[in-house]
This record gives sequence, structure tokens and C-alpha cells, in this order.
Amino acid sequence: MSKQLSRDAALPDRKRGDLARADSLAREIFSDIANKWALLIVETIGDSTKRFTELKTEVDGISHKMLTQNLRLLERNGLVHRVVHPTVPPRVDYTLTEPGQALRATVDAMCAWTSRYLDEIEEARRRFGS
Amino acid sequence: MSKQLSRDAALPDRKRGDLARADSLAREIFSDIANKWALLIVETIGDSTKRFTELKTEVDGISHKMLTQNLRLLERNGLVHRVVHPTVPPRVDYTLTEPGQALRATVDAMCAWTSRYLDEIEEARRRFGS
DNA sequence: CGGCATCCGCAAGGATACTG
DNA sequence: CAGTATCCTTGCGGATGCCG
Repeated sequence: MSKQLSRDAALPDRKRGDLARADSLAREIFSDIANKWALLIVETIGDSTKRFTELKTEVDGISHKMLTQNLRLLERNGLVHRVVHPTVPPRVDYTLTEPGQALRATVDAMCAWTSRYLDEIEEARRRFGS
Repeated sequence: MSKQLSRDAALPDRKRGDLARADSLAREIFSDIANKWALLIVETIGDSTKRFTELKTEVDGISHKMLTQNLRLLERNGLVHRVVHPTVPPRVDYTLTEPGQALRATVDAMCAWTSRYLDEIEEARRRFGS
């Protein structure tokens, strides 16, 4: 299982063709995805359906603006599905698409990693000084 | 396998105690880690040993400053091990620690995800318009 | 070579207010 | 309730230069 992101499957084996040197689209996607808020939102939606306000309160510390912005980003990349109910007051539901769910699995792994190494990291910081 | 980041194992089950509401240390770590450059660096070091300059050229687009900065960050959290050789010219080697390797596994998963869904994402973007 | 400090522009992102 | 627009501040992050 290669960690390469290149789409050119014909290339036998780049010298160092991993993520850092991947083609521009992959890099762009990675940059979109690998940010705190996007990952937290994906994680928070999980396998449920969330309204805008729910997300706003559950992803704590996120601003109205950042939430909308990142939701648009995720929607644009096909990670979340956005359903607008023509009611009044309006209601918008967000769910993860299949790609979104797949990404969520990897985010879960990162979360698990964080829990697992919390103490060691704390220790490392202590030793490091600051 | 809980995705909770809370360190208080005594709490039976938070209503929505996932990452978004985790305690401040976990959040801080996640914020440190979940950024483009840190993840790319971890991925690039991989299971090898890299010098500063190698990283500088292989993590393309990264500036001198961002590289040092993120390396310090990773070092501080005990993810990379930094070895300074008292030679002239100086030589500094970076390797991943065990926690670092563990994180790398999850980053690999994210990379795999990106490759896997590249086309679908491209398609989604097309449909989205912009 | 690798690190640190300094300067500085620009864009990220918070606060606020207004629409459907 | 959800989204958009506007303003305004902050600090990210690039460029440069100097040390060990």
C-alpha cells in the first residue's frame, strides 16, 4: 500500500514521490482537509445528521464564519451533504457522504492516537522545558 | 474503540464527548498536529532519518521558517527526535519517535484516502461549480 | 548547515449587522 | 435559523540577514 498521492499510476516509482511531492490537485485537497476545523467538523458530524446550530455549539470555539466557510469547503469537495428544508424558520441538515465517512475513519484514528499518547506528550513537553 | 479524547476515564459516557468537546490539553495537541505542515513533515520523515535540508527540499513549498518552527513543535511534543552532530559544517538529523511513528500511520491513512477519492472529489467540485 | 531574530505585508478569522 | 457581507484586528508566514 503506497503512500503516494500521484495520480499517474504509470510512473513506476518516484524517488521520493510521497505526499510532499504529490501533484497539485492532491496537494490542494490535502491542504483543504488537513486543517483543524475541517477535521473537527467531520468528526463531529460522524454518522449522524447535524444542523448548523448544533455544529456551532458542539465544535466548541468555532466561529459562525469559520463554520460556514468550512462547511462550504467540505461540501464543495463532496464530503458533506447539505439538505435545506424549505421551512420557516429555515433548517439545514448536514451529513457525511461516503467519502466523508471514509475520511472520518482516519480522523477517528488521529483522535485515538491523541488519547493514547496524551501522557507521553505531556511528559515530553515537561522535559522540553517550555 | 471510543473516539473520545477526554482523559477522565471515570466519566461513564459524555453525551457528545468527542473531540470537539475534549479537554484543553487534547484540544491543544490536536490543534498543533492537525496542520498541513506538521503532517507533511511527519509523513516525509517516515521511517528514515532526514537532515534539515533534505526536509526543506522534499516538503515542497515549505519555507525555512515554517520548517524550523514545525520541527520545534514536533520535537516539543515528543514526535521527532533531533540529533545534532558537532561537526563542521553542522549536521542535524531528524527521526520519528515511537509516538511519531504511530501518528505517521494515521497520516498514511489520510494520504491513502486522498488517492482513493481523488476522482470523486474532482467530480464533486465540477458539480459544485466553482 | 542549521537556527534565530527582525521586519512587514497580507490574509485568516473574529465581531457585528443585515437579509430570506 | 442559516447565510452573506462588511469591517477591522491579529498574527501567520515569507524574506532577509546574521551567528555558531
